[in-house]
Amino acid sequence: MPKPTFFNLPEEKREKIVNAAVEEFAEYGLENASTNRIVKNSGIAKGSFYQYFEDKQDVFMHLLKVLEREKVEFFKDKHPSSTNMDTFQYFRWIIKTGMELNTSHPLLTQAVSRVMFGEGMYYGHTFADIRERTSQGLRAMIEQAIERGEVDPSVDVDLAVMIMETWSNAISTYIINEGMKQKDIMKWVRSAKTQEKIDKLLYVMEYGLRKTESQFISNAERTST
Amino acid sequence: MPKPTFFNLPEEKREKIVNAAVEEFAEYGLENASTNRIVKNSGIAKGSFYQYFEDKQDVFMHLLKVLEREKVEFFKDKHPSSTNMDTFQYFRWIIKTGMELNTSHPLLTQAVSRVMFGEGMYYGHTFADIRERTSQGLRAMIEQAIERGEVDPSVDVDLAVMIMETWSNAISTYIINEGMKQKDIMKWVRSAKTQEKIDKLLYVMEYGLRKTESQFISNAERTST
DNA sequence: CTATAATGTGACCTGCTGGTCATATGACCA
DNA sequence: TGGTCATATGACCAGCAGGTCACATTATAG
Repeated sequence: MPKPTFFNLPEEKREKIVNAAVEEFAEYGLENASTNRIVKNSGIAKGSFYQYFEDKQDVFMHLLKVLEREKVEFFKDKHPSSTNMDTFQYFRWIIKTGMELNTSHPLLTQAVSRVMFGEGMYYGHTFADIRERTSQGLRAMIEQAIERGEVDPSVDVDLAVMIMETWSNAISTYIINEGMKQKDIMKWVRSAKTQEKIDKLLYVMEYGLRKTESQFISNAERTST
Repeated sequence: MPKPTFFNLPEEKREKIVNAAVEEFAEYGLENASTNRIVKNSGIAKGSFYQYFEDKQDVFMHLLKVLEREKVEFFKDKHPSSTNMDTFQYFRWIIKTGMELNTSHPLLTQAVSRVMFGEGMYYGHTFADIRERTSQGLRAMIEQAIERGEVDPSVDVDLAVMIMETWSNAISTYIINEGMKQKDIMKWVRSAKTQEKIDKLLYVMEYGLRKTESQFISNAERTST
C-alpha cells in the first residue's frame, strides 16, 4: 500500500501521478514499466516517488484499488434492474455492465488486465502470422463442419474461431499450471480424472456451438420484451 | 533465424544451448530473459552467442521452430485413428494429442505458451488472493444456480468456475484489443453489432452449461466403443 | 521570529542489460 | 611448414534499471 504521505498530497498531484502510472503500465506491463519514466511524466522527483510508494508493485496495487473502487460505485449505481433474473441473465448483466465500466476507463483497464491476464497479447503483432496460421486452420475446420451440417449454417465463423482458440489456450494453460504441480505430469495428464475433466470442458463448448444460433434467437425473443 | 554457424555446431553443444534457452524463457518470459544467463548456463562465451543468433528473439524463433517440428512429427505418427469422425470428435482428438505433446515437452511448452499467451498467469501468485475473491463470487453464483435448478446438479463446480472465468477474460481481452482500434470505443461497445456478438458468445456458454452433463454422458457412451 | 517537523529534490550508487570487437585458437590445406 | 579460414573468447562499452541520501524547501506551531 502507498505510504501516508501519498494520501496527504493535493488531489491534483495524486491524479497526475496515477495517470502517468496508468499510461506506463498500459504500455509496458508490470515488469518492464520504468519508475524513471513514471517520475518524469508525472513531474515529480525520483526521491518523492519513493516517499509515496514502496516500489513499482506498490503503485500497481494502488491502481488495482482504484479500479475496484470505481467498480463498486459503478455497479452500485446500476444494480436495480429486473429482480427475478435467472442466473444466466444475471451473469450476462454483470458482463455487460463490466464492459461499460471498462469502456469508460480504457487505459486503466488495459493496464490492469494486461498485467493480470497476460502480456503476450499485447506485443502479439510480432507473432501475428503464427497465430494467423492456426486461425486459418480452425476456420477451415468450422466451414467444413457447417457444410457437413454439424454446425448451424448461420453461426458466426469468426466467433466460433475465437471460441475454439480461447478453449485451446485455456486448456493448455490449465495443463501447464496444474500439471507442473504434479510429480508425474505424464501420468496425471493420462489419468481418467484429468481426461474426463477435459472431455467435459470440450462438451460444454461443443454443445454450445452445435445449437447456439437457434437457441440464441429464441433466447433473444425471450429477453427483449 | 539462427546463423549458419549455429547449425554447423556439434549436436551436443546445440542441445545444451537450446536447453539453457528453454529454461530461461520458461522462467522469465521473452522480455525479461537474460542473454548473459543463457550464455552462462550453456557454457559458451558471450561472443559466441552473437555468432549463432541475431538476438534474443532469434533464439526464441528457433524454439518455435523446434516445437513446430516436434508437433508435425508427433501428429504424423498418430494420425490414423478412425476415419469417419465428425468435426467435434476431430477437434477433441487434436486437443488431446496436443496435450500429450505438451506433456512430453513441458518446459518447452511452458516457454512458448508463456510468451505467446501471456506472462501474467505465471507470476499470478502475487495476485492470487485477488483472483481467489472473484472465483469465490462465481462459485457462489453457480451453487445458487444449481439450487434453483438452472444448472444440472451433477455439474463440476470448479469446472464451471473455470469456464466462466475463461469467458470473462476472453471477452475483456476482446473488448480491449478490438475497442482500442476504434475511434469511439464507447459507441463501438454499445453498438448493436458488438452487443450481439457478446450475446452470442454468452449463449454458447450458457447453452453448454445448462445441459452439459446429460449430453456428456450420452456422448461418452457414443464415443467409448 | 524561531524551532521543528514534513515534504521535496536530483546527483549519485551499484548492478545488470544487450551488444561489440580485437585477439586467440585450432582445423584444414598447399 | 606456413597460410587461411571458421570458430571461440571475455574484457569492455554505453545505457538504463531500481534505489538511496544529504541537503533544500516549505508548512506548522510556540
